[in-house]
Amino acid sequence: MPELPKAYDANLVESKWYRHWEERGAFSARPDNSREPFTIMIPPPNVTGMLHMGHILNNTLQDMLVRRARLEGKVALWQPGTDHAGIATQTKVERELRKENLDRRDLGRDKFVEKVWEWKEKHGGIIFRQLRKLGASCDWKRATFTLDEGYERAVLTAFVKLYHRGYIYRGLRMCNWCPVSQTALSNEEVIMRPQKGKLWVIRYQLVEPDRRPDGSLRTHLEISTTRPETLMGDTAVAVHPEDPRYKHLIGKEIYRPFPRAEIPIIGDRAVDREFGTGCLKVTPAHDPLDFEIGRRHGLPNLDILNPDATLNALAGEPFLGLDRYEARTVAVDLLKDQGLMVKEEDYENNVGFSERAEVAIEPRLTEQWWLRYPKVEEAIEAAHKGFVRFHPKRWENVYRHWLEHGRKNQIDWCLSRQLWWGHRIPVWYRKGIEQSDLDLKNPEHVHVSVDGPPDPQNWVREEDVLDTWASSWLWPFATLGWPDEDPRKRADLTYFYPTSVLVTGFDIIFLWVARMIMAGLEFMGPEKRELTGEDMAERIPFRDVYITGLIRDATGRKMSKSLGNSPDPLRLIEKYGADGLRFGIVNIAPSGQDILFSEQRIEIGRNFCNKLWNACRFRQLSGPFSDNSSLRTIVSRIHGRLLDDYDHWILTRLLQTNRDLGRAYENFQCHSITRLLYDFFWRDFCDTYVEVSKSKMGREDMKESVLAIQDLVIRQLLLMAQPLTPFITEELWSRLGYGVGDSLIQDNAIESSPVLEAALRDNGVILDRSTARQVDRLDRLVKKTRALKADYQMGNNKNLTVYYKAGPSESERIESNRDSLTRLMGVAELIASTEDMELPAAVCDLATVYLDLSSSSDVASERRRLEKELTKLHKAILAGEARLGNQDFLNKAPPRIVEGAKSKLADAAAKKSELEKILARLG
RNA sequence: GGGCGGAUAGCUCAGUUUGGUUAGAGCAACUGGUUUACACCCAGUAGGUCGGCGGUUCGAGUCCGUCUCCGCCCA
Repeated sequence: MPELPKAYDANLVESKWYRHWEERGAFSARPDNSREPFTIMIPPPNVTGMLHMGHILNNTLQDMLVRRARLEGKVALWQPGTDHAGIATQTKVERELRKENLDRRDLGRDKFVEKVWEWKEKHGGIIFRQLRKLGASCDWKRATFTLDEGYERAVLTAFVKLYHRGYIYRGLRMCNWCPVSQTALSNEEVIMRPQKGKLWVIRYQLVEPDRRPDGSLRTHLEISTTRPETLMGDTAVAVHPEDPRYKHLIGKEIYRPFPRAEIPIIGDRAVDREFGTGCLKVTPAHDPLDFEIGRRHGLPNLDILNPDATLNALAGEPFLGLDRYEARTVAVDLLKDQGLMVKEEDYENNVGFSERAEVAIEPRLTEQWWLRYPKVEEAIEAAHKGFVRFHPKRWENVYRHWLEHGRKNQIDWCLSRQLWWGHRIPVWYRKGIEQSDLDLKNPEHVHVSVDGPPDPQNWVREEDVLDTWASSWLWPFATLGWPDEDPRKRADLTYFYPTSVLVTGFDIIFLWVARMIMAGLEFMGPEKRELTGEDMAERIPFRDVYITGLIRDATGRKMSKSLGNSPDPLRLIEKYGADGLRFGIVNIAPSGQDILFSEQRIEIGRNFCNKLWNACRFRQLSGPFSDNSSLRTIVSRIHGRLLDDYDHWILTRLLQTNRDLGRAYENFQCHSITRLLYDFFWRDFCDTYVEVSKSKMGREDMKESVLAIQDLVIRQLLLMAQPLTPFITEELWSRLGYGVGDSLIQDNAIESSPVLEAALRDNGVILDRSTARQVDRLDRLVKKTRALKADYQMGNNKNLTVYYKAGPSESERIESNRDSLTRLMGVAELIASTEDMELPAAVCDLATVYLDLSSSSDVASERRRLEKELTKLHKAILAGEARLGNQDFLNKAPPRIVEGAKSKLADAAAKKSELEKILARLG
């Protein structure tokens, strides 16, 4: 076997193995009823998207879970795919067209869609290549695109079913209109941002002046507004029906300033009396609240805006053709000219923005297709009863609140988008019928089906497409072949559904997670109005939802292209290795909280890999490998009777870590996974056990056992670390001979701790945990001695002699570990002494150690050092005495704790008197 | 206005479920270092009234109440 190079070269190893895995079909998942399935659906990235840091975190976690499942012997499917990202992709292609001075309308629908497909073929799938670099073990042959033929069928089928089940309707409603993309958006795609604006108070003239109680005349009403540019669309002024200032005016008329017209004064409870002057101008076509008021009072909807948010003819001169913000300035000036402006003050309010186009959305009255969400109650219950579990659990509240709020306020989902790139809504209108005369309930007028009407020449298909989320909410089952009845496809769905875990960010709990749950409950079984618990358990799309935080830069800002604070993941992979980046990112990811990213913080991952590499390299240099091909062959080389305390200790720690790691996976405590691995591997194995091995390997009788224990520990370590760092572990697994033939690490089942312990026991190695516990005491002795040396600037001197004074059983313990101790302490000799010695000393529970310095020591500094120690001890003794002197403590605290306190106090007291003796001698 | 988080070493975070040693880690700092792997390393040092106040308890970073500040979500 060629010697391992001195430093680990991740790039070399990683590309080699990924190719090998793919050639072997290592990630393909086939139903096997004798084994448990484990399924993860990737949150589909945009088809033309690029890998960013969020993907790195998210996909590393998914890969970890999937690879761990493989090691646990499950049939693991990680389903990859992309979504068509309607607005984003269409916008990109339109931008390209604009460079050629073309508009999509110039091309026409079919030609344009063709262009987008070309774009998709060219730029799509880059992210798949990037994910491979990260090591993602997706079953690539199953990669799905939301516009694939089969998937499209699923989307249309869902629409048709929901339509016939009465959840979908078309209606003239207030929608969120993006003036740039010129399409409707759902509420979830609108982000509210506080904006610094103005609040204007303006005067509308009453048609008949009003006499106040004091006899004076009121000629105008004062109205507060943040949007004077919409006043041309006003069709009423509203006051609260119980507002004593205004209620007698209800039913009277008032003048809209321009275009000047008489409009009614109405009373409506929706008016907030406290806000501004308590008079509200009502613009039903341009404000959701006003629309509701208008509907209640039968007001006309006066739409003064064009789709691009410029003003139309109904706004009148001088507004025609102006942009909405220009119109605002003009309106304000005009009001001032007419003496109708009372005041103008700074005001901050929340304004909705389109998240894609970075532009303020416009509430706009349009015909859209809407969905009343199905199975809302059940979706709440499914989480409440634990059929779907959120991790961390608190995200369940966020999910529940959204569902409850939506239900209470009857918020429906606007499904239609005025785009060409997407799933065209499967609705046909009979030719020759005016839109206004359409009766949507009449099948003679409207046809809704997946395949369209049998006589297409008599129908016109709906122009709009569906919201992209209206395709991705079917992801967990549409990717598995739903609604295809083909038995082979059904087999996948039956076997892999419900999926196991969903890993995603909290920012799409509403957009995606909640909707997938509702979709699963609605579609994954026969149509049913009410579901039992059993139904829910079968229908939910995933059992666990692991919510990750958002990655921010080191100063807490969101990562964005415009800030340029987002590192290029591929460069990071090149620099730290995919394994290093994976380890690093998981290590800094607290559960469900935002993550402050800096390169420095992920160095630990690269370091971990290099250390792992070198630990294996050291093993290789220490002696030839025997048969490492199975747990049994390794264990058979360990001779139980030759094991010392450190051997028992490292094996005990291995079992403990293995068990804790399993628990961490079960409980989705992802960051404790790196901590457990790091602590065990670096601190326990490398810092202590490998060091100890160096001396033990000099003894021929022990050498075989020590090497075998190293082989055993490394083998288990590779299995434990493999889900997190798949490349380096695969390389080392193969190099150290753990695999048989060309088998992969994933072909082995990771042994549980009881299995490991049984294997050891069967070979005569009975782990003595009490012996292992003694290593903690030895460790304290080692630390004290090292510190003592360092205090005398001898930290790096290995030729010193150290004496120790200890009781009989302690001496025995020390003697039996003498070689290990001298190695760890970094001293030449460790000699027992029955006498107190006139040398620099340190006291700990196992022994007092003395440092043999040829030069005389500095009495003053020795005194300072010991006194510092004494002060600490004194404090501990006072605390201990106070505790044990408290009758209540003795009576009420559990005996275990009391005993612990007693022995601790005794310990401290012994140390103290020893120190005092030494100090007295110093004079 | 409603809801959810967070505040622990200079920085980033564990530890809080189930109260019990002298509260930990990584990074940064400082001292010293080519030893049978690893300077992407080793040894050591320093650094904390666990946000404030009050309560429960023999005992509180941990449980309860309250306040302050920061962040996010929904109106």
